[in-house]
Amino acid sequence: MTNRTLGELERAVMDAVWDAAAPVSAYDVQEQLEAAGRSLAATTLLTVLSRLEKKGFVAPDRGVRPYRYAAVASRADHVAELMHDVLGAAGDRTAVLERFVGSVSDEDAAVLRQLLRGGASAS
Amino acid sequence: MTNRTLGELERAVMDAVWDAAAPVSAYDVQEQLEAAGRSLAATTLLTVLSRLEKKGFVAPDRGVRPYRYAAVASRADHVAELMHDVLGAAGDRTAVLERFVGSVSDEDAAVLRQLLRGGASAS
DNA sequence: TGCGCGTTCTACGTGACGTAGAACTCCTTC
DNA sequence: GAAGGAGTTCTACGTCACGTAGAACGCGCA
Repeated sequence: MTNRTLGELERAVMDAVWDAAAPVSAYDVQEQLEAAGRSLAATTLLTVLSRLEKKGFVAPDRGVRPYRYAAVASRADHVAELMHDVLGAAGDRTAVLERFVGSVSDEDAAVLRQLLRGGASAS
Repeated sequence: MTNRTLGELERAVMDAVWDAAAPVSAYDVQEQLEAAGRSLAATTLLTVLSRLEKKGFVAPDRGVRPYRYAAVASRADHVAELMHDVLGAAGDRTAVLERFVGSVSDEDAAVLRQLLRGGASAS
């Protein structure tokens, strides 16, 4: 039901939603993509936004007429969740983390170290 | 071309391949799935294995006749790579790592700390 | 040299996704 | 209160990946 995967256009639309400071209408997204060299019918964006809503990625504000869609989770949250999904699908988490850490850049490793310094309890 | 995503059956087959100690034939996989309550024609597994080979997930040993397929990368490597892919698709890596670390279990956090203590291995 | 076992080819149904026209709804305006 | 129009939902179609498997083909052994 809650399909975690996004298609190519769906991802592009989510990027537009995430990049925007405030909730966006389908027309805003349309302009955004237009500027990026991709011309699409407004209905196409409406459809995609609807699907994204059904998937739980965005929520519309039906108060104003051209509905404004906002992302339910931040991009960072979404990506982090994806990482967890992937990790969870694995059998040996430790082995995976080993490989993962073993191949992150030095900067990422530094960031991780910093983040882990804080303390274990959190949630 | 190198499609990173796997379908449901493809994943099941990869699991069988990963779980096996030695390279497996399509018939081995068939038995495995049969035991798991999933009856499929041998050709189906052959097809799936072929697709997995085309995707670069497995490599067959054509020396013996019922070809034996072995995973190109370990499950841990694969999953770790997936995590990197996901992370790479994000804009703000730090923000993602923050969310990620903020929601891992205590055990995972401990594992990460341990792994990061060793020192950054060359990338 | 013919019979099988095993592999590749070919194919079809389904579902997701990109894409967009058609139909419908509801507010605004005269 | 009816007409018009902006905006949204419905419906639809093409494509592609995948699950699934029969048909055709090839090679080694009896």
